[in-house]
Amino acid sequence: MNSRRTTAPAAGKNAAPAASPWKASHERQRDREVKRDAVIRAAAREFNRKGYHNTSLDDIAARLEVTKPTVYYYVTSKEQLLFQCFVAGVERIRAAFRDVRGLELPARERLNAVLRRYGEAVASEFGWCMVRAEEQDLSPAMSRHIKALKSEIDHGIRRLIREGVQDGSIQPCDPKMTAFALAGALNWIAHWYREDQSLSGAQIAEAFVAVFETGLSPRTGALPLVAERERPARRTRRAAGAAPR
Amino acid sequence: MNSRRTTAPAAGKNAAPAASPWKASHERQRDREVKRDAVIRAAAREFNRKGYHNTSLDDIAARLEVTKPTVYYYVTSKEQLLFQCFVAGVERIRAAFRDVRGLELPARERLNAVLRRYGEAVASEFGWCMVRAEEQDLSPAMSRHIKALKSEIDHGIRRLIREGVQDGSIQPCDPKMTAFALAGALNWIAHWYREDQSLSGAQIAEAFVAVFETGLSPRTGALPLVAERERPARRTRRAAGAAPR
DNA sequence: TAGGATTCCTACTGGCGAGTATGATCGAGA
DNA sequence: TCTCGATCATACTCGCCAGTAGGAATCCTA
Repeated sequence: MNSRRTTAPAAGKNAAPAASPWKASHERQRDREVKRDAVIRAAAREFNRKGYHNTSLDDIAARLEVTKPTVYYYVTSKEQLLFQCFVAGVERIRAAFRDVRGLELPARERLNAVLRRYGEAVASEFGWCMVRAEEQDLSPAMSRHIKALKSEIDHGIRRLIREGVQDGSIQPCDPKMTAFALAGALNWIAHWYREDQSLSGAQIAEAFVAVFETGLSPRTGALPLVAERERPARRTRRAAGAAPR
Repeated sequence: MNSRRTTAPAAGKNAAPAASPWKASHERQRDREVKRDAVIRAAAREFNRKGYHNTSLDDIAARLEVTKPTVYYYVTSKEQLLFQCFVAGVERIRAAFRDVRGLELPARERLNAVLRRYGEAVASEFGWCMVRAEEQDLSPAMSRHIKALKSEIDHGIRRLIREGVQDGSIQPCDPKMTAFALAGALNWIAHWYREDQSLSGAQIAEAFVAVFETGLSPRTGALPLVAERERPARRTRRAAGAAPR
């Protein structure tokens, strides 16, 4: 079946001779990281499909067409695998915070930008692992680490809300509860997105931000652009782009 | 340790002779149901603490100070236990829908009443099981059943949103996405409520409904009553008709 | 007090799956 | 050609846990 990797040997990438005896070592290193990433992504997909506890490392290995010890060659344990998936997802959100930091915009717009990226991250292949990495399934050390990362994000959202209330771009509200509501709605995307991929992650995030912004009770002020008085104009139920996997 | 139940023998409970031979049988029946409920509640608490997969039936039995076969005397399997916990939680939400049905109120108020009850249910001891009962962990039959119940609730929310848009009490919006956002925010309560019980379930639900109603962007219209710059001011108005369980 | 039903326990089975011991294979350098 | 490190497979161990077999105690009815 799998007769070793049939990598095209020495693809033309090194124009320079690169006489360094470490070169091969370097390429090996890179190769290893590529494979390690593949392991983590495969794990994320399997966890996403069947859940952490219902996925065995044999499953993940089979998905990669290797055997279990091979997987253990790249990671030390199953829980580390879950942890890495979590980190991969959460890192995108942290990046979103970094990107808006220092931007000269009202806090609400910065918050919206973060929420959009947040929603996209949750709808990504790592979303499930990100929102479902349970402290109960992990060692105390990793559990603490995950909690810290989650808390960082939570407080980042709260801070943006507070700033928005101060600069007047956000309705006065309780930052803590509001942050919980926003994050909860976005996190939950991971639960239904697998079954209903009629929208892209970005589209969902956009729709959610619109809901958050407007609220349920009718706006009395003039809202010329959002105000389709009709029903939502059955916009392309079952929109395109849903890669049917 | 536990030398059988030391029931005071023949406590004076039957003043009337109650000659019916079925009486004892009835009491047995009731007794059994009480115990079965206790098993389900104990399971819910354990699942809540440690997760479904990290909880063994020995754990649940120990919590009840009995042994595993005793638990199996009241339920047929672990997954049935999870299923029952799910049903117990979701039943409260269905009751909320029944209670507001036919009420002469704007749809937004009916929706708010449902959302409040929804939030309380998620913050209850069954909340965790309700939102985390994974199809992946259950047999196809139970999985279908759970999906149907979830779908019923989802469509109930969508319907109220549509009605609200029609009667003008709710801002025009996409019912599907809005319902996802609302349900997601409320479902997520189960994830953080265990660690932060500084508010009651009702208070949380109230705060969330306030967030949903108002939205993030500042209201331009005159809103003299909500504009308290401080926190959302615990108004426990407890919508009408809500039979408090 | 027998006899049946109910309730619960002790002591097991069987399987699944995380993790490992051991060694085969391959590429590269000496 | 020999060695050495990197990579990966075969074939295990070992513990946990869902579920069960069989029986004992207790209560109800007759």
